[in-house]
Amino acid sequence: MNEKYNFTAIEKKWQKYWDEHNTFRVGTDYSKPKFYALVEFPYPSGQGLHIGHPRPYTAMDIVSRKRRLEGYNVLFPMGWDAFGLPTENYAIKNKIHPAIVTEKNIAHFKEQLKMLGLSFDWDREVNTTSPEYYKWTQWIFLQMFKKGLAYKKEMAVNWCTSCKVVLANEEVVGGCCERCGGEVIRKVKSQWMLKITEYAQRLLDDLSEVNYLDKIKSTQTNWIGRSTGAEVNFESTAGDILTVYTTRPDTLFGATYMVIAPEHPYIEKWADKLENMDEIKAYQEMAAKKSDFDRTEMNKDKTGVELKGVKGINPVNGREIPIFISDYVLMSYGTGAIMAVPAHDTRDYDFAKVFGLPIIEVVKGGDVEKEAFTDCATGIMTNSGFLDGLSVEDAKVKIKEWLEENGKGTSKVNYKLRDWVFSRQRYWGEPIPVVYCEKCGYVGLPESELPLTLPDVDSYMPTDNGESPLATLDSFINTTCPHCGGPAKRETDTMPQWAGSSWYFLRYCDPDNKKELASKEALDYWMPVDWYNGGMEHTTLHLLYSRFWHKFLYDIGVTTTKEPYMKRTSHGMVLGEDGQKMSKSRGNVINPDDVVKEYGADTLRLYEMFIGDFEKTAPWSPSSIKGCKRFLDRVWSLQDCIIDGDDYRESLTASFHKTIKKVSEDIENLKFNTAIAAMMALLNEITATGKINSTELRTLLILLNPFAPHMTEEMYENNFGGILSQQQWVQYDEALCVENTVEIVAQVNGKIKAKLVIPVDGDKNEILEMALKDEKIIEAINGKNIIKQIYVPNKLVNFVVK
RNA sequence: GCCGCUGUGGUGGAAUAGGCAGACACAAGGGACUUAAAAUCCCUCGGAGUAACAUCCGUACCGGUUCAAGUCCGGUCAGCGGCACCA
Repeated sequence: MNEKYNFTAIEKKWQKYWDEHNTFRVGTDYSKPKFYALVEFPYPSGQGLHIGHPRPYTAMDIVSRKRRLEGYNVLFPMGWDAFGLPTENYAIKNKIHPAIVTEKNIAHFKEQLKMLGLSFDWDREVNTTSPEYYKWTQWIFLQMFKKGLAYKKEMAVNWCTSCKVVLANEEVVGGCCERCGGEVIRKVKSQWMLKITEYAQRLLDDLSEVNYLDKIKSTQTNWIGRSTGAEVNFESTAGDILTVYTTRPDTLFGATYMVIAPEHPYIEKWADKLENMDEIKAYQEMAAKKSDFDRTEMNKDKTGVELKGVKGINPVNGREIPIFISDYVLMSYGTGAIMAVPAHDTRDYDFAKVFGLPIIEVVKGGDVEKEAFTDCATGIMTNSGFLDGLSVEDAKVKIKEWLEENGKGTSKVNYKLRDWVFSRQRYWGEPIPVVYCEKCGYVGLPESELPLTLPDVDSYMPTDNGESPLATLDSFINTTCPHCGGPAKRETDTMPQWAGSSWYFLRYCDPDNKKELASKEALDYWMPVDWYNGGMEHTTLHLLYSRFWHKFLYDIGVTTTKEPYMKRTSHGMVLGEDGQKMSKSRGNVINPDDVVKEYGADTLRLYEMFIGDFEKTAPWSPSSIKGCKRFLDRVWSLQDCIIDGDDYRESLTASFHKTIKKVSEDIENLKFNTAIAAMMALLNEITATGKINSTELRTLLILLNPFAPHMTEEMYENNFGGILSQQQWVQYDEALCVENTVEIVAQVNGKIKAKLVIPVDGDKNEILEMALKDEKIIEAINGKNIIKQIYVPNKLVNFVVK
């Protein structure tokens, strides 16, 4: 009789063993096939590990452990995305250096992760806040600066009144700060920008070369927001050209007025011709005060002011049409000016109704008396001169030809994607390695001066005027220009949290390299990442930003693959028992430490995988986890039932082969829940016989090892000797997956009447004959005519009778 | 408004490429063991119906294709996620 399953002792023993023997240290044998499994590295918050963290980590740990058993050289690393606001806020509140807070948090996180038995190679740990790491983050920035991809721009930015910090567009949610929920207003500041727009088309095109989930590809596509259309030049009565962007050049004959953004430079240019400048100024001021959120909130009530004194001229018919300013036109997209076709655009329609402007139908098919007709698929052109009678698609082609022949416009592609606002007025981030010299302008630091380390400051608090705390430190600011040697001032803004995570997967390949961000040899061998799993919340920005940086590094010859990740999947969140997001205020938080203490890490791992469809959110259930513990207990007690020898009981060969197949395939398809269910079903079959032999036990242990590594190692050692992590994954034989006989259903008119046990792949006619001898079938047919006989091999027979 | 996804027992969820709906668990109820409890083991467990069978109904709703629909097609409703005055 074996001892009771003492998970606490067993887990401690094996974690110590793996640690001491470096079981999961990545080999440098580059002749072996490689597999690079990546999970998103966490932000080491003060709260410690959340119960949601182990879900993706365990999933990729399972894949990694399986790959190792299959003979791959597996890179499965972990690190810390440690710059960020919560740490800084904690530092401000408690007057402790953020680096110390970070160190403490990392130690806690690491301890918790080790407790879960994850097979990370801890020798390759990276930390975005260590100077050895951010040296290379700064280096990449410098290369972008050299290539003109990093530039400074005066612009209206989103300003969180509570955090006192500039936010990227994407950090503003519903007009509020994504982090603190504070009010966001617009403020003009000079910002570092990264020209991601230059990569828009490639970021879109290369999605066809990677294996991302469709929904992830679609969010990327959505965010890039490519549209095709034309720029059309309208002459104005002021004697110049006003260029608009439109996706519907086919409707040009229906353009009855124009609208420009309130910030459009032509207002200044036309100032002496405009008769109602006071009114215009007032509107501009009002629009400037509104945040982007307010502007979009107002979208039902169109407002605007006509520019009196200047008119536009429609290039196709020479008609003079009025020009308005309105905040429904954005300066940041297209040319900041539009031609308005109220009959075929809902926004223009609404505006035209408010201002009583003419609505001319140019596409037949709708009722423009009632609403704008925007369907391009079915309409036929009308009131459009040489376009009349054409389909919308044909008209688009023809008008573009006309515009180009007559010098009135060109085909044009636009993207919703904007350049990336890259500077933050915060302390706890990578310093931007640039100085400002009165003579030379902005000058990048020489690479020999990297890393530019964060200096100590007295206060980490951002200043009220919106400058970083570094701006108060004269010894940091005042320096000399690397170019001319004259006096210069350092940039005091720091990089956003996205920076360090945009290339961390490269550093894992060669984390201690002092000369390069990673050696060519290591990158060539390990990249691209074979499988990257992370949260849905990072499938737009982090994914886009890191793909952008990677493409840039590809362009300058650092990496040799166009895309960083071959495969990207995502996991669902773990919710509280009540189906709500876990939060302290709701009191539904589950602490992984408590779960490990009560049930053990193997049970926690198993339950996190069994909880439901990996890609969907799932509520934590304190009672369901018991089922997983019971399963492990029962596997443990199999050790008491080992009986070797021939013919000791009916063979379970087919069941074992089927289970090997199922588990092997399900792991590859993120279907961990059904893989576990299959093992549970197999266990039920085994325990029903009360016996197991050594070979079967060994197979089961190997199958279960990626899920419950501690217990299976212990059982392997007890019963077979040696280390399970060094064995080989089990193989199945397709031919042995099938039983000799199979039960099929016999239907009459699609209703099940009987069940038959037949030989697998039996002869069709014999089986039909067999079915026709069945009493229930005879009764159901009851002398009627059989019109049709259907036989689906190993599934069913069906008699259609009349 | 646009794009994408989802809707299955009391619960979490299964169901290859149209072929036995509810695998595997949880909860619940009953029983065994126990002085008792915990643990463990056995039985029942979609609804109606029956002493038990039989039989009928059942995968959000309405309709269609098919010998056969949770699965395919058309429409409706509900929920989730993303984007949102992007011309």
